[in-house]
Amino acid sequence: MNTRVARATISDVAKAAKTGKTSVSRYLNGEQHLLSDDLKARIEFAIKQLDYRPSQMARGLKRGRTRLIGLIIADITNPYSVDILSGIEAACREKGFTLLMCNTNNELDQEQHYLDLLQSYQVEGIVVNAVGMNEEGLNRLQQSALPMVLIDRKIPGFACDVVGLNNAKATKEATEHLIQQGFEAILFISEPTGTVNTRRERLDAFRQTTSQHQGVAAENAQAPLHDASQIDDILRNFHSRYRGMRKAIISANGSLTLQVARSLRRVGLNWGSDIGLLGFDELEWAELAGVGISTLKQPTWDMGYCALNQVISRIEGDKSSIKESTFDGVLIIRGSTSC
Amino acid sequence: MNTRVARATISDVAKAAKTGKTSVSRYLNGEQHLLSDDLKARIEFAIKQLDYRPSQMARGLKRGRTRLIGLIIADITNPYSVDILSGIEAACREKGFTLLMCNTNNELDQEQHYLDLLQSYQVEGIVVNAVGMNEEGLNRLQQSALPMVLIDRKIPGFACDVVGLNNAKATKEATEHLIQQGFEAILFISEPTGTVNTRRERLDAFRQTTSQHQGVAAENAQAPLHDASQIDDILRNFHSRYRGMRKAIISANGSLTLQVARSLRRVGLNWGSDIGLLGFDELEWAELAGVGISTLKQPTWDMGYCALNQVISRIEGDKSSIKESTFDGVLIIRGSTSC
DNA sequence: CTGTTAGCGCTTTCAA
DNA sequence: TTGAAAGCGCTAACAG
Repeated sequence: MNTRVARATISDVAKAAKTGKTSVSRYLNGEQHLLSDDLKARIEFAIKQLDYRPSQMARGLKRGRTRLIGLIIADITNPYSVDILSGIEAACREKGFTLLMCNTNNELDQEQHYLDLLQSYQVEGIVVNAVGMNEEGLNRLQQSALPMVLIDRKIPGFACDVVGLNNAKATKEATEHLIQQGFEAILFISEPTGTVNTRRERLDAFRQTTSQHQGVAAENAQAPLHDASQIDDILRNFHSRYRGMRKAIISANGSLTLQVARSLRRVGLNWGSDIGLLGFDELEWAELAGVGISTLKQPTWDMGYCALNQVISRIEGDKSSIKESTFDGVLIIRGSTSC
Repeated sequence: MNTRVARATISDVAKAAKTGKTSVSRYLNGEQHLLSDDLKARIEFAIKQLDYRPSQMARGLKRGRTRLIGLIIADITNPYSVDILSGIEAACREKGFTLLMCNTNNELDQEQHYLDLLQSYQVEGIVVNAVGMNEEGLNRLQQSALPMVLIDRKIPGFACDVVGLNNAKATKEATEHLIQQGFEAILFISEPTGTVNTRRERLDAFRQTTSQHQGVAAENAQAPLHDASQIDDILRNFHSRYRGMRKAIISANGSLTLQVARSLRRVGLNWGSDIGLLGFDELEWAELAGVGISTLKQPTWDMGYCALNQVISRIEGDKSSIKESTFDGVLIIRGSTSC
């Protein structure tokens, strides 16, 4: 038994099996039909004996195929992202790829940094679930011609596969549910839309849907996620302005819904009785919060799974034109909108 | 301008800068003081010009230093793990390491698979936040002598750095809080303890603490996380058995607290009024669930951060004896235990 | 200060 | 069927 700490290399195996590296390599790469049974057995034994595992580094260097996929994620703390991640992860496992995970913490320069990093590790493809992307980053990326798919976000002028929610349809469904429940004033609240297409699309659909219904007052407000007092103001204001009417809030994403719920608590409004509340993204605690919070659940896992399979199909040479995969959301009605 | 898709290599840069690879390598590795200003400038220009980024694969192969750290995580869906991850991530970024993230989905064979994988990518260290580990895995790991730290879990007979909560102290604090609040019957509920030392330690501390207080009935129960009906039974049973007394539940971890809260809803008990409830691990929604749920918050971020720094210090040659870092929890009192 | 050379562990012609 | 040898992109002696 070998007591060295260093790992066995292919040469060690070859030596132990009394053969050349080539045969070992063949053995490893499924070209076993080319090997005699005897040789095969020797190699197998040597590998087991030495506890040999080929170096992916060397392999990657040689073949250019690292079997690595880069994932850029805006905020690992966000349950939405985590669900996506979970689907990506499953697909990776299935397909024999490994994830290089990068959390940008919502910072643009981190995003850039990680993009570089991923390239330097020669990832074969990239999945991005991030905030935005500056021009320099885009150029580099486009020029690198690395297979890439964007989740939940399109970037204007950047042709690239995308997977996301059918925002128009989902928003319409959510809004109509509220109208049907008899809410007369609806506030759509989101983080500052900026160039984030998801927020824009949802807002637009909200406006369009409400505009088709007489007598429904539609409002919208934007606030940074962590500006509690601004959110308080918005909600208080909305509530007092429509005194005497049935009011509801739509929150554009899960993290925001949490903040909105906290804010409602602070300003002393109860969802369900004082005001309606519906949030995009399912929350594990939605049913436990008071009378429950209605949500629009995205099939996050499937989206992640789909995204990864999409990159892989590109990696494997799929040259078809840009693909946009959209998924339908599911409205989950709870006490906050069924009063 | 070069239109090839292939990335520039160090040779390309050397050629463009009219020099040898060595100088470029020196430039890249901070030995710039050895280079003349002129040469430095030429190299710098060439690098920019070619948008050159060194291949970590080749580097890793050559130096054996991949700057990669493997992370094995039991369940990426668990908010506790995610917080830890977040701290780990921050430390990585600071120290210039990259994470290879592996989610085992609580499956033991996945754990093994990933352990192999990480080695084959020549990670320089491993952080494990996982369920358990079978013997084969342990042996391989021990023999590979790869720096490793375990989070929130000790493995009997496996000498390795550990970071975790001061379970005894935290449990004592939580239990005494309940006693002080006048609860007369306390149920400690956890997932089946098995060999998981964390669960054991908490349960032991619970028993010890309650045994020191006259007139407090201490119970404990174990249920798999996803066996809803069993949890229902346990709670119903506990509640009816101590009819007329003030009762409280301690849940041994955050995921379980969620299930317990759901169960209480189902069986029609309200935390705060009908029964006390306190859970290990802070929950973002704790304050929103009815009167709020008291929690014992772990400094998860710091724990992750600490763990990573510990591996790095080992990577950098720290040969000191096994280190065990324990952190104190913080009791956050909300309505569920202050009735 | 600078460049040449020999590998790191692997795959892949190319010959036997 | 098998193996020797070249070389992926990089670093690290070793010479100038």
